[in-house]
Amino acid sequence: MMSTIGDVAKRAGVSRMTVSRVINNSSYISPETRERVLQAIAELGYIPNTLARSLRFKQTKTIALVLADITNPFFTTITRGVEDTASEQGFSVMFCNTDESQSEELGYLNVLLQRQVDGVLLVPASHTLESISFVQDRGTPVVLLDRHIANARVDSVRGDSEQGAYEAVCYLLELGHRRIALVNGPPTISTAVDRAAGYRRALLEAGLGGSAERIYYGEFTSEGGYRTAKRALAVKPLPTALFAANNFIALGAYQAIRELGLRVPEDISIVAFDDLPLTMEPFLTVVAQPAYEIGQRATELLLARLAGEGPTEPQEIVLPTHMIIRRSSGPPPADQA
Amino acid sequence: MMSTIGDVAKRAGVSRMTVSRVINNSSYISPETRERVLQAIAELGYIPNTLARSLRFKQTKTIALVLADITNPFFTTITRGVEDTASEQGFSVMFCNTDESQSEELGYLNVLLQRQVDGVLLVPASHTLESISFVQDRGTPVVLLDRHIANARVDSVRGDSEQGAYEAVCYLLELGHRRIALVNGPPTISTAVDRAAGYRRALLEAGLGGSAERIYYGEFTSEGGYRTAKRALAVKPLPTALFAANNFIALGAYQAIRELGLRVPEDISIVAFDDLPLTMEPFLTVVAQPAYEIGQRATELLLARLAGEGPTEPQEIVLPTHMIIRRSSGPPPADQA
DNA sequence: CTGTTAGCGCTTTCAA
DNA sequence: TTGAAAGCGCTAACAG
Repeated sequence: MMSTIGDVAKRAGVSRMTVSRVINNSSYISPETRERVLQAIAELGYIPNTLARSLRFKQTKTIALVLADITNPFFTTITRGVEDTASEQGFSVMFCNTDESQSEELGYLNVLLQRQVDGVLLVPASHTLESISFVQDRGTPVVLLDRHIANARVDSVRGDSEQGAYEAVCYLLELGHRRIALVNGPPTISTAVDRAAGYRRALLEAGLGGSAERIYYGEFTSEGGYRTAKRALAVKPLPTALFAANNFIALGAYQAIRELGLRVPEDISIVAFDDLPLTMEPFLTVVAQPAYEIGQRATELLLARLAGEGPTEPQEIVLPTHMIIRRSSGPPPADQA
Repeated sequence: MMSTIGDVAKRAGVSRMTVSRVINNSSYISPETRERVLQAIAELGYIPNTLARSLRFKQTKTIALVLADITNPFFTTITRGVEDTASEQGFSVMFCNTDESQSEELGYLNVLLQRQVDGVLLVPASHTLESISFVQDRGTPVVLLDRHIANARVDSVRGDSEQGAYEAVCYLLELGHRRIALVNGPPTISTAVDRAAGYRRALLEAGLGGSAERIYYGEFTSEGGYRTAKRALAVKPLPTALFAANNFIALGAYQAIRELGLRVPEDISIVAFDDLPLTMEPFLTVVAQPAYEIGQRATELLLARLAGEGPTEPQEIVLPTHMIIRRSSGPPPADQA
């Protein structure tokens, strides 16, 4: 089926090297010879085996994208940014879903290194150094996406969670809210930590001390958001606004609110991190991150590393977020303000 | 950095073959020798290079997923089904976005074959045989997803577009609609053709002749849906219902409707193919396809082919759809029934 | 301008 | 139980 360079050489009556040179334009070849080789290639439908090439060059022109769940539109969009950028430069992308499991993550990284990927884009499932070291120790460059890890000497690209959260909470404060609950992800993930920090800063600046803090940690999933919001909504007096630490949490939190018979935004406002695109009547007020650009920039950085370019020091790229105010937020109920 | 089997052999004081045998458990090795080898592997952090292995076995344990746009939640979910199924069986997945361009598609397939992927999952951008033949002629199995191609000897897995469309239109007819416009994708894609066929069958069964047909072809995108819906809405008397041939078209169509100052569903109903998940208040009535399962079944079929299992004849798997009735549809305006 | 040799990392013979 | 030789498909380096 798949013919080799030897088949082409035989058919064209030349050596394999000559065929190689024609394919790669790596040296002058007489027009007639080249013609015969091209002819043979066409007749056989020959396609070079880049595996063999990779074995020599120790370069597979393949990168890996390891993330939590490609089903989350935030990651989907990142993924698209990654693939577009990579393919522009002749790189292919392999992807894996860890579902936030560190052991899944390590398993995948192991397979990916066996496959000799040139570099890894990683949305780390935990704040430990283990996964990163595993890859870096074997000489493969890593760029972290969305999340960063303290003390790791590693490139990273993410949205500004702290500032984004700060702005969202300031917005709610300006609307008159004073009881704002943060329905958060797990404290082991930097985005959750950073968003909590931004939330805290906004409260403090507004003169609301630590006693006003209502932070609930949970999972970055819809089910997690539902459960965590339930906890937040079990405290009296009720919060007048929920700040959901990501889009999936917002989905679950909304459900929890509706089950209590409360209306959004009349009884309670919701603001979330990450957009929820693709809806007919956009409803959720969000802190949108430049997801596509995060994927793009991270890939550019990784490919630059592979090319030996860029500064030696690890880069930390933090992109600005922007708020989109929609109908899920408004002033608190009159009797609560 | 990356140590080789030779490094391990040297460190353990054995031959490379012995190391190979330890790694693959392919023959008896004395306990002491095995122990020393394992020790050396651990000390070096050795990871086998599967590229070299692939070169011999002509098996990369990698499959490719070539689709239109991973950003569409329908494809995202398929993608997730593919990856879960593939990784369960030790396969990795490469993915590529064609944006419905046949030339992009061919370019990607070429790269993928060069990379020696074992099989290809393809959402074909066109109804021609070119792409499929290109891959099959080189001995690489292909499974079509979502779309099928006439006269192609190839496996395929998809949702039942004809029946799904039939049911959606029957539902609208039962509500009392008589002027139903199909805002379709391009006539070169089987899903658009099949959905038109189901639409037609429902109208005919209801005793509405060909004169009742309002089929508008366009693109499977939001912008395309917008433009095509504009055309559908330029015809008087106005349709009382739009049947959008996919979720993105529905998004654009909805915008077109709102721009005319019409309300959904009071003035005009919308029903669409493919769900639009991840919304707080689901609104759109849809014909939902089992996207995850399409990815799963297609991958299972492909991997079975790779294992030399299954019937010789090409399989055509058609999965049932199911309607989800929500708020975007209702009876036609009283004066129009 | 073209061919020969050697080797990338691994494993399948065949020997010892 | 272990090792040596050969080769998967390709190309750099060195002839000629």
